[in-house]
Order: sequence, then structure tokens, then C-alpha cells
Amino acid sequence: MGIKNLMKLIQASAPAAVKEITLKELLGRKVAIDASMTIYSFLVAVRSSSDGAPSANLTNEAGEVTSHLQGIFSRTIRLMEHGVRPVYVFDGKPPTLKSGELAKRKEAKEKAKIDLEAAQARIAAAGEDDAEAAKEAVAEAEKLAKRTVHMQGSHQEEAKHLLRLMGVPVVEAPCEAEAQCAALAKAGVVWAAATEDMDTLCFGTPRLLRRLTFSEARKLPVWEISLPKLLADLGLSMDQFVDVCILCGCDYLEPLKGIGPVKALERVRKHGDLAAVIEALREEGKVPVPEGYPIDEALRLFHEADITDPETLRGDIKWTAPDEAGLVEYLVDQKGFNADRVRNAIERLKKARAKGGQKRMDSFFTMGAKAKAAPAAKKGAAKPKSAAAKPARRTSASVKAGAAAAAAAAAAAASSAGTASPVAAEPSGAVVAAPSTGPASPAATPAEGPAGRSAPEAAATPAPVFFAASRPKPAASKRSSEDMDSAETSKAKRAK
DNA sequence: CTCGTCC
DNA sequence: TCGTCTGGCTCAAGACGAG
DNA sequence: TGAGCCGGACGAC
Repeated sequence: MGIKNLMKLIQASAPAAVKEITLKELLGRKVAIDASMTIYSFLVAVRSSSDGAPSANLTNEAGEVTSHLQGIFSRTIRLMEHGVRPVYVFDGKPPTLKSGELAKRKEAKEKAKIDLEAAQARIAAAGEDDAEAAKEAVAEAEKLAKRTVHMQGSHQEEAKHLLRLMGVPVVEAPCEAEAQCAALAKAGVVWAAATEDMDTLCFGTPRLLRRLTFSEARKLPVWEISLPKLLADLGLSMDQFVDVCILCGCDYLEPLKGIGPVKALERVRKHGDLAAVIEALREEGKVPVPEGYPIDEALRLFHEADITDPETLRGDIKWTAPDEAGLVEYLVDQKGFNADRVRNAIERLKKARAKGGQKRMDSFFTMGAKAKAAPAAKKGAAKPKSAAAKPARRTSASVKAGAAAAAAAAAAAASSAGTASPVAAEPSGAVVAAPSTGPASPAATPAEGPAGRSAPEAAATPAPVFFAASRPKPAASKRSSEDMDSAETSKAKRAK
């Protein structure tokens, strides 16, 4: 899943697009979560071992798997206790161009299954005689079992049922959940998409949250990746960014031998767009490009992804009171959960709902902007990717001097643009080069904050910092909606 | 903090 | 020679609380 | 499955 090595590329060439944030900063935020990935990770991780045997998922007495329910239940409550308002987005039908990728995964899974059976046979054969061999076989079976984890439709349906009982909104995407998450974020229906899948950036989410898992500060901080900032620092338009990602290797298209992230970026900067890059590669003849290499279709999947118009979902995305009796009946009676724990959790959930429901100060601004933007939203049918889009600026130096210089140049250019006006930092409104269904208009993307906010920060740093793990806090800058986010209530009071 | 439990 | 890509390898992918 | 690490291949300079 995702774009190969994209995170590395970002860390090398646009590190400032990634910000470490705490859960506190997500208070009151609506966040779209890819449900399938979440469920899958719970199925893999939530296991329990019993005396010597390889670990297995949690189950009720009837043998039905409950790991995903346990995981979703506790994580959702935990998030809501921090004031996060999660929306779970479920996959629909996968696009046909993905079938190659899916077939590959299926094959790998079947192989793992065969290996697993072999390992299990070895466990049995080793018996008590050879404790050493048995232990080894168990360890191997353990790993293989995780590789054979297969998510079933029933798991998804059960998760939906649980979430609905909890009063947490569920969205059923027509196709890929990632695309729907991005559309929701782009339209401002949610504040960000939370997923590990970097594809979501290609689908145009203005904000991507990674590592929104885990409890409190116990582990790693959450990463917020800003798309406008990323584009500015890379010096790419949205279209060009997608081009780079496709060249790096995505689920839809085999990557080209000899082209990695560095060359992908270099090439797109040099030639302007994907079609031109491919053409040049064919002419040069050094990198083999397959005959019917379907770049147009891959482009279409990203630019015109099959999604439900976020505006039609806006009204349904609500956090309602949990159905307490329903939850007890489902989790305790049907799935064998501990009654006390469930009741306790429900109490926490009810309290948590109140916390997340508090209106953020900036919601006022957001709504104002949206109201104005709405009429303008209906744009004409999507242009077939304007190849005419000028290659933003091609520094010939960057090709020569490598990523470091390129990043420096890009960062400098971006920050100077950014300080002039927060809006200008959003490159050409490319972020909202919406798919045909996309209702988003530039102004409807609320609080394109990160670009505006971190631009001054970058300007204040004379030399480019490549692994800026700990950057100084940005000084409070101009008042805009995003400043309210970080400054919270104290700022709000002063503003009064 | 580690380790065992959740179902 | 250096930078970049590749292929093989490994590991870990949850949340919680009792002690 | 992805992400980090590493020895080796290969092309650019």
C-alpha cells in the first residue's frame, strides 16, 4: 500500500512539511480514519498465546474472532477521550487497475499458508522429544500466521455495527477508503485524514496524520504532514506531485527499473509532467518502459477517484449518544466481553463525547469561509490534466547539485512566497484541482494553516535543516484560524 | 518498566 | 569515484494495567 | 505489508 519510499523523499527534500504534534492539538478535530487498515492491524496484532502454541486472535466462546472489535472499541474511546472525533471510512470495490497488486498479495498469502502448514507439521513432529525444534517451529508458525491474516467482509460489518452502536459515524466509500478520506478532508468535512497510507496525499488530503494510534505520550508523537507545505517545498504543482508518486511506484503501476524517488523528482522537475518524462525515457532508451504502460489510467485513478460527494455526507457525520443496551447486548452477550469492562467503557465514552463536542474557536471561521465559497464550488468538468501547467520553476542547479541544494532552493523559494501571504503559500490552488465530483473550492479548504504558519518558521532558519526532529516552536504569528488551534483558549480570551 | 491479559 | 537503485534480510505491526 | 539496514550493481560525472 502506498507510494514507495515517499516518506524518505519527504524527509530528505521537504522535511518541514512534517510536523510533530500531540494529541492535545487535535482537540475537537474531526478526523477520517481508514477502517480497513485499522481492522487489519488489529487482526495481526491483537493476539494471545496459550501454552506453547502459536498465538491466535481473541475469540468468543463460539470461536468468532473479536480482536478487531476489542481494538476498535478501545482505540476509539481513547481517541475521543482526547477530544478527537473519528469518522471511520470503509472500502468499497477496489479499482480494477489494482487487481495486479491484489493478486500478488493473494499469492504471497497462499504461499505463507502452505509454509504455515509445514511449520505446524514440524511442531507436531517435534513433540516433546525435541523442545528446541518445537520452539523454533512455533516461532516460525507465529510469523506465518500473521502473514496469512485475511480480513473478511464479516469483520468489516461487525466493526460498522459496533461503531454505530457507539454513536460514531461510519462512511462507506464506493471504492477506495483513502480517496474518500482525502475528499472529506479536502472539502473541510473533516480536518485531516489519519492513515499510514501515503496514497492519501495523492488523493489530495491537505493534511495527513500518521501514527495516530497508541496511548497518550507513551510512544511516538503524531506526525502531521501538510500537503500545501509539501508541494511548496518540493516546488511542484499537485499534478506534478502525483506524477512523482506514480514514478516512485504506487499500487496501480509497476515502478520502472532504475527510477527511484530521487530520479522521479528530478525528471518531473525537468520535463514538467509524467507523459513528458515517459516520452523522454523512451527516447533515451536506457530505462525500459513497458509497451502499454497505463499512465493515463493511473493518473485518472488519483485525479478522478471514485468517491461520494463529501457534501452529501456532511450532515450524516455526527457523534450521537451511544446505544448502551445495544452495546452490552452485542459485546457482552454475543461476543463474550466482560460486562464490567464494557459498562465502564461506555461511561468513558459518554464523557468523552462531551469533550470532543465542544466547539473549537476556529469552527466559526471555517463556517464563514465555507458559506462564501459554496456557490463557487461548481466548476466545470475536470480538465484532463492540464499538461500546460508550467513546470513551476526548474532550477538547473538542482539537477547538478543533488537533493540537498534542490531542497534548499525550494525551501527558500517557498518560504519567501509563504511569508508574503499565507494564501500565496498554497501553490496555485493546485491542492484543490478537484476531481469531477469534487465540490471543493479553494476557499472551502479551511485553515490551510500549516503552510501559512510554518512559512515564517522556515524563513527564520537560515540554513536548511534536514532532520529537524526538534524544531523551535513557531512564534505566535498573525491571527488566523490555525493560530487558534495551537494557542487554544488563552489566545481566544485575548482576542475577545 | 515488563509482562501477561483482553475474548 | 559517488550517488542511486535494488534485492535480500529482519522485525513489528494494540491497548491496558497489575505488580 | 513497510520500513530500516546492507552489500553489490550500475550509471553519471
